[in-house]
Amino acid sequence: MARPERVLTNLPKVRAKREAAPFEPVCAVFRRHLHEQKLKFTPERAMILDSALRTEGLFSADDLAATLREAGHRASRATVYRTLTHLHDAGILKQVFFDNKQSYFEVIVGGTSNDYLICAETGKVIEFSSEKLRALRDEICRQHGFDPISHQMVIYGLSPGSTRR
Amino acid sequence: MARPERVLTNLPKVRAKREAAPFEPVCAVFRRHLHEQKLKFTPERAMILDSALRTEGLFSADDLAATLREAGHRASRATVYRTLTHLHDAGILKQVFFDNKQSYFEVIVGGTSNDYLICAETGKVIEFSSEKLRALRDEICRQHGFDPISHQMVIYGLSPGSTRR
DNA sequence: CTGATTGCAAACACTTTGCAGCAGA
DNA sequence: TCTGCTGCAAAGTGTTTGCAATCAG
Repeated sequence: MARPERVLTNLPKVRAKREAAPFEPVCAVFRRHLHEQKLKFTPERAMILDSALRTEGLFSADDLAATLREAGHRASRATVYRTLTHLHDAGILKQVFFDNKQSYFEVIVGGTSNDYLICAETGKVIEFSSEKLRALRDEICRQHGFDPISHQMVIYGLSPGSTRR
Repeated sequence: MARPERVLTNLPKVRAKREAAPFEPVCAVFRRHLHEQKLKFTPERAMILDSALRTEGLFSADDLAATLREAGHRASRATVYRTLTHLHDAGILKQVFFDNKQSYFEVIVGGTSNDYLICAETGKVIEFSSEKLRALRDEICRQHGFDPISHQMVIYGLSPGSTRR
């Protein structure tokens, strides 16, 4: 049996390609959410949203903080964490749990997000999006009287190139 | 959008019913694994395996340590963690990540394990097992040339009884 | 015998939180 | 002006690790 949590240390470095989400419309959603919650729209929050939208695939809070720092902006780790929570509440980000080290985030585009295949040997992550999976998810929810909000599916396995096969 | 990680604090207290797995055959599997890895079978490891097999549904490392303590046995947290890792390696346990607080474990019975529905409001966890989901997982793996080992599917949603619906 | 195991406590890493000064609306 | 926000540093928490004594094979 593989130990996924062991090889996932390099996870944040491996990202699938994705079209960058446009800033303006998403920002409008964010501002509306903030307004409804009596929260404020600040430069830091704008920067963090912008950085998240520019990121392809998964990223951790620290990844985002580092990216901002490299771009010459400043935003404390605390602010990053607080803002990511608000972006999640606003339905702009999905939070994913792969290991017990940290959590990852992903921008939700067009109401849908990805699922993942992780190579137990190399830690390589492949994103995939399956309409069938979403349909099955809804069917399962219906059977249990659940009203689905989101889901996370992670498949651990050996990739074509791994030597253990 | 719900914040699943916030309401999952009561997760380990909510468990689905499951038949207790028999100790002997699983223990044999464990001993074989240990032998292959030049590791030793100790009383602590036997106790931990026994406790895991008696647990219905999900449990955390701390749950298990507490159960052992209540039963008058002693096993340090370190030993529990180290043993759970070996049980995972042996394919006896599946590790599940729901939140960024801690990880959970579940005994794999007959080669299959459960997936979860979590109520975003109450944190209530419902286990389910879907043959269709396993078939779809295998199909997705085939498409990507992957050789599946295990997976974890967690659906967040609102349960029939929740007030937010 | 010899190398793996155990318990303890310290170390770790990610995340959260308290607080004083700052700043959107 | 009135709240909420920010950065900092401290606190929190689940998990891992170093080490000396102990034990399984």
